[in-house]
Amino acid sequence: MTLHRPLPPDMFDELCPSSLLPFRFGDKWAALVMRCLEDGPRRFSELRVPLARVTPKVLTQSLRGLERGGLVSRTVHADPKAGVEYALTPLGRSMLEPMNAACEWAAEHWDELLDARERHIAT
Amino acid sequence: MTLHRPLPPDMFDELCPSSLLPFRFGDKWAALVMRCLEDGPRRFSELRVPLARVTPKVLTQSLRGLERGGLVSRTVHADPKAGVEYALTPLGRSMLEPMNAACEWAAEHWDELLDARERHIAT
DNA sequence: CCGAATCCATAGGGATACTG
DNA sequence: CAGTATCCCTATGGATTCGG
Repeated sequence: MTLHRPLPPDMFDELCPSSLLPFRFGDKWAALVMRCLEDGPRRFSELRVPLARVTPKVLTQSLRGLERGGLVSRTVHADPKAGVEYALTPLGRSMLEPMNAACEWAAEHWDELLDARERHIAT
Repeated sequence: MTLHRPLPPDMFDELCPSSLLPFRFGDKWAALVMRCLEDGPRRFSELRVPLARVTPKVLTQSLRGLERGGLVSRTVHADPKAGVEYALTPLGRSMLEPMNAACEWAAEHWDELLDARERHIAT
């Protein structure tokens, strides 16, 4: 079998770590975190508000992962009062575009997605 | 903090199972499977060729997951010769669009992604 | 305020071998 | 051909507690 266009370098290749795959943006919360940073830099405690369901440890994990991936930057301010600021990098910001497209797709088909799931639970 | 547009119904809500999130398309191999079905229905053994790294058990798992999600259909033909065919549902097909957009994004920024990762390993 | 350290539970993926 | 059946094992997420 052949695919029209090759995937990134080669998604079928072992070398492609699945964590870099465009549709597996990091961990469980990564996408949500990204969206919370959409409007500008945020401090840790600010992120904890909308992400109340995420424990600090897990949130840190997620942020570290995004940092490693070059999608988020972490800056410790000299003034301790300023805290630590997380922000999207240009790369991270560029990722919002396809991500939001995916979001909109999901929003449009939300009921179909839920239907399909319910139906299979019933069966 | 507020987001301009609400996410799907409400991504921050507990009710939103993360498996339905647009950027976490099912399991590790789901996206690859979808792309393999892009050009038309395929049988199990046909899928195993490009997905040679995936064991049959895991491939089955992935297909079942996609089926539950309403993205892929599974049809057992009366004639045993025809085998079992997997195909994208209209819903599944509609998902290829945002997914491919994400793919293209990844392809464009592939080196940046790798760079960021390497840099952090070095450190 | 921003995490780190520890411990735990589970699920997901994988290897291997076997069946209708 | 199209899966099952086991068994294992690590990674991830989560609760809780502690530190700079």
